[in-house]
Amino acid sequence: MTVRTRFAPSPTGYMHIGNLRTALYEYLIARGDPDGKFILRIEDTDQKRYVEGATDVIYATLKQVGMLWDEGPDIGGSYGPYIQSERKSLYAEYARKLVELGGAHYCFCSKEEADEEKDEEQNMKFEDPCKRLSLEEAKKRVAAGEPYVIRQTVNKKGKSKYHDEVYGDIEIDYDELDEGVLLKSDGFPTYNFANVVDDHLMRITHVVRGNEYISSTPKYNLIYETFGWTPPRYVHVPPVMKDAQHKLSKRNGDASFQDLVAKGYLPEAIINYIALLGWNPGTEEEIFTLEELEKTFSIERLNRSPAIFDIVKLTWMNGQYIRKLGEDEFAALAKPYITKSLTRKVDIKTLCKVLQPRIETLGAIPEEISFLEHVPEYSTELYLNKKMKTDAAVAAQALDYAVAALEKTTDWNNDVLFAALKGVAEEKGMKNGQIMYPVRIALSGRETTPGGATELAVILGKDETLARLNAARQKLA
RNA sequence: GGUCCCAUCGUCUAAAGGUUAGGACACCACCCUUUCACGGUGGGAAUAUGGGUUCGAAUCCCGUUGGGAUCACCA
Repeated sequence: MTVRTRFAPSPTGYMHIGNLRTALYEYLIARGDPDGKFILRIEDTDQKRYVEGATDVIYATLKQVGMLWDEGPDIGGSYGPYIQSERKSLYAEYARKLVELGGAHYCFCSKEEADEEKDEEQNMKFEDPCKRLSLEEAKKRVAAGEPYVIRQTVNKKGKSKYHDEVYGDIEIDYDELDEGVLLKSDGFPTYNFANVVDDHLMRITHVVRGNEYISSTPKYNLIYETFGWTPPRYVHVPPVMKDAQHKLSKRNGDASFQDLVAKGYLPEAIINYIALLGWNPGTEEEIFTLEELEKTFSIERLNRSPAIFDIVKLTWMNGQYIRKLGEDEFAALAKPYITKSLTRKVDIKTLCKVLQPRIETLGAIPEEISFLEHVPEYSTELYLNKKMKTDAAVAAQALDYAVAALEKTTDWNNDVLFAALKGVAEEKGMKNGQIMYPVRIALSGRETTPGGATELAVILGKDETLARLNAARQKLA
């Protein structure tokens, strides 16, 4: 049987990290089968939560990370429509069928009545009086136009058992199952019903979802059973956490996929990182492209315990991806961040060369290069450095020598400049650092900089370099 | 509260009865070096707890503790 998985988000806003990871696992399971299909289905049965444009975010995100789907609302497929609101009549039809089969019943209680009944005692389940209505009676009231919902009927006793691919065998007492609403009074199905009908109709073989569904899965199995359908394989995955107590969530203001991208994280790095949040390859490798994940992924190596999202490790991994980028690729990605904070014309190529090995996110670039625009206010104490054996006096000397040497230099590139300054040090009997260090401070006003003295000089160009050197010399006078 | 799930360094994890409990991030030190990084080398750091079973337990069983989930006309 060919593997068919589905990613079924509800269009309620942004793409969350946990969601994206679920999508990734669904995608990888499908790609593990040469004929496997990854299906995108939009679960918009709750009109109250519908957010305009949210489906576009879903499409854009999946495309951005390279998780292309084989069937979906935009590209169609043999099992459409792939948007639940367009399948509305289908659910009503199946719900009525389920009633006939005894797996559900009409209920005329208002939401308030049901709530009241339940809250009387903490531990009391909702005992639906409508369950005792005869089908004829119920149909009569429906025909009379009385508002109703269709509720699941759970008559079975004993234990419900099923196998989960991650958690193993799960046993839950039928008494624990609540008789939830399957079809709402507005005619839309709830998730509890729509997911079963759609997964069956769309021939889904593997369902990946959060482990909060573990205890409601028996309800779905009951529906499959009543219809005489075969349930899919269940792959419940543990949540992605913000800390030991809280899930990562939009409500907490936790970063979404697009937030991370906006901060300069690369989609490839994000995917790589979240794949490892709850799954491991069994080897000590941890850098994987999507294609490599497609080859390596296996359900068996999925984890059962929650994983805390660690932005620090993601940041490291992002740095690894940035370093792997080709020169031009990096320049293309970095350029917007450079020009955003810089009006001065600089040598972009050299700048990128010093930037690429030391930044971990593209978003760090503006701060990293802010001194290129203006030398910040700084204390002459900066010239004091024990290891370099420099202080303000040495620096004053060094800057004089450096200006003299650099003024004569016409071929403005790193090798030439480095040789020139090194030559000065030798000639004057000074250590390299005694020249380089003061020059670097004079050019940047900062203790640490991307690139050394001569690299900064190349980036700034001859005029600006000499101007800054002279200004610093003034400051030291 | 009932039910279900989970529990190895601070974090992500490996070890599917026999390992000096391994790796990665982070941290520290050293090396490299025109600063800082990158890179390299090394270091400290964990089996929640109490009982079993077994020649032998991180691993199997039971209890305890801690955490999470669920009990919506949300998904």
